[in-house]
Amino acid sequence: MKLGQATIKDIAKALNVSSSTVSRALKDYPGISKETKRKVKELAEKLNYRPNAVALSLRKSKSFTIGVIIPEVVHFFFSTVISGIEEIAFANGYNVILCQTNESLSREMSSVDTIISNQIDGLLISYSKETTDFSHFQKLIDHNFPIVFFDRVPELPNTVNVTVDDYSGAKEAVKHLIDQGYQKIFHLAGPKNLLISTHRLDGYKDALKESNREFDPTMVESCPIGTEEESFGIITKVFQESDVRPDAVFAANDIAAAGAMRAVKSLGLRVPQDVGIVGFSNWQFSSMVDPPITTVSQPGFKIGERATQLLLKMINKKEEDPFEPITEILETELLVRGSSLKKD
Amino acid sequence: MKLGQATIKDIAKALNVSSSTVSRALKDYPGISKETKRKVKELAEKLNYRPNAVALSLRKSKSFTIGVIIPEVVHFFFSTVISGIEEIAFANGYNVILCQTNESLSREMSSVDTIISNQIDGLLISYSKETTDFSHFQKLIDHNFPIVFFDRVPELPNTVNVTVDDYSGAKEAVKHLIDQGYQKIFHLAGPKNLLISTHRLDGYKDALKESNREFDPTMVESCPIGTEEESFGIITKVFQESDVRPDAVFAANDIAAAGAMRAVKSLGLRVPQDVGIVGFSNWQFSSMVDPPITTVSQPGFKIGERATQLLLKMINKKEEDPFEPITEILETELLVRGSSLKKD
DNA sequence: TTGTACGCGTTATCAA
DNA sequence: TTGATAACGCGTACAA
Repeated sequence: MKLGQATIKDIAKALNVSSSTVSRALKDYPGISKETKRKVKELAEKLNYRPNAVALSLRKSKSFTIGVIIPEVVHFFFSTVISGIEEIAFANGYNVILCQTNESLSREMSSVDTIISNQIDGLLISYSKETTDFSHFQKLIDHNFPIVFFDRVPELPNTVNVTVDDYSGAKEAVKHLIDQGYQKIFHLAGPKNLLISTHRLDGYKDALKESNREFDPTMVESCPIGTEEESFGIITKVFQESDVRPDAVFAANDIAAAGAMRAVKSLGLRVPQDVGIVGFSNWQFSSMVDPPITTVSQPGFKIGERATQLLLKMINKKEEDPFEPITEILETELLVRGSSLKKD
Repeated sequence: MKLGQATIKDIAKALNVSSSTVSRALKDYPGISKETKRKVKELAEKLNYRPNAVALSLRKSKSFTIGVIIPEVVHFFFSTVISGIEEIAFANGYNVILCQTNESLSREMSSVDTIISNQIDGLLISYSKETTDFSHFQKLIDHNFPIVFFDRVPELPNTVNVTVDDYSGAKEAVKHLIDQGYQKIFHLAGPKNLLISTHRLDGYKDALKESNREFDPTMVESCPIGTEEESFGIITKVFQESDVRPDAVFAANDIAAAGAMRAVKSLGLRVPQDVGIVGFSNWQFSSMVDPPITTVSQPGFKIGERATQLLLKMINKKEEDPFEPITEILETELLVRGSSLKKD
């Protein structure tokens, strides 16, 4: 059942030296005879010796492990972020412990708890849709525990955050719809407690304003659940009941955009001639549907990389170094595709 | 920088008792006075005491952590498996350390190494496309270290595996194409060293045989890379150059199917009227493209769950219990969609 | 009912 | 150049 892994003691015993000598020999400490060093290394090699990381953690109070807490793994954007995290962690000799919360606050709290008692060196987190109270993070922050928020970032002082410029991305997307000649643009918004939803909504509003259009509150509806069916339902209803039917939809994510497209098509309208559609996130499917969906791509991999780099920097900084809260905002990119090209 | 986590010692000192008393009080050992127990628990609560998992690991040689090594995180099927793994692990109080190999053998080997020195209790693995030599796993197997292979499973004795019935899934898919009246079915196969590729190919062959059709070796081509572009290229070439143009494509995965569909369309052929297409895996996008792609769905979540259940069983079995190698094969399901419906 | 001592594997410190 | 010892945090056999 157990791996008969050799320890320093085994080597010491076999060579009739003390374990401290073995330890030093293995780490090329000065003041060890060539001969001893050779013998130790030889035997270590032969026994396939690997230092016990758990003992090291205990000794050094450092585990070379970081925790990642994420709402969902089965999500194109988040899995991309994880990939970026894993790359940087691996390159720096760190392990990654992964927890998914399934958007549940209680699970998020319990994950923080267990992960912390596992002595991780730092934490990367994108909090759940349910999270409105941040005291379980505040404790950590107060203790100067290294923690980086990504994508969904809180409005807390003294935090390190990595996110994308949701505001500009949304604004650019809506301006593009306006440029294409769409008149009445409906916005399928995200959950209200997420800052990213607010930012995208703000971008939508300001794009309208800068084109001298009225903001019409009936042209915005929130999608708290986030399924394709939800947005299908909303859009179907809106398009049937509105006095003035919208001729474009800007959705806060691609799933919602896909639902909107299906709804519009099922009402016998054509995309993009009758209705223009733009999504957010560049999910994999969005380029493969017909017509392909114009979307605002977020650099998920880069977010993961950058967040991890910042976290490692926090972990490895000297105790006395000043702590610098920062919010890094990465650029989005509007990928114009068929679903919004009214003009040719 | 560090979390000022309270330890048993802190509590002991504050209460003027020995740490063993505290330890026992916290764990409701018999033979502790009610009064002491109360005081200890009270203070532990107040100090937000959490046992140090690292110290526990060292003490017990058990970490309540399992390792997961996977080719890629950004992959619908694998991320679904991870999700299933995470659920079962979480429910049983286990942590998950995640490593992705990016389909690289050397990275796979180094991941096994670091993860093992982290004293994980068991390992879940789907090996890389490059892996043809299994000695880095054989070592573990020989030591009776708990390890479960999933999806991509090796032909090794004494292993525990969870996979899907690729053979039957493929056979059913090809039979469906035959039923729909397609005559010449091309097979885009997966990498040759993966058993799943072989099984799917066998299913393809046997479906033909059972319908009394000749197997034509020129009607099979392998996609070692696995990108949409690769299959686009292959199918374009095949459809232009074949003496008798195929009228259906069975692809070993949905990405390849999508590439095939794009290729076929760009040649001016219609799907499904002129060419039928079936994929494998039920990636998220496959239901959202036009026409939606018929595909063989694999129960990714279930695979993750089942593999983890088996692993935990291995981990927690008594030393003397017999070890039972097993290969669990989960059923696939053919999801018939527009891309293969010639008949109405 | 409670305390002492030891060990899990490693390394830092001090002594030889 | 090497060895003995203590410590990281915890659990437990043994002693009191």
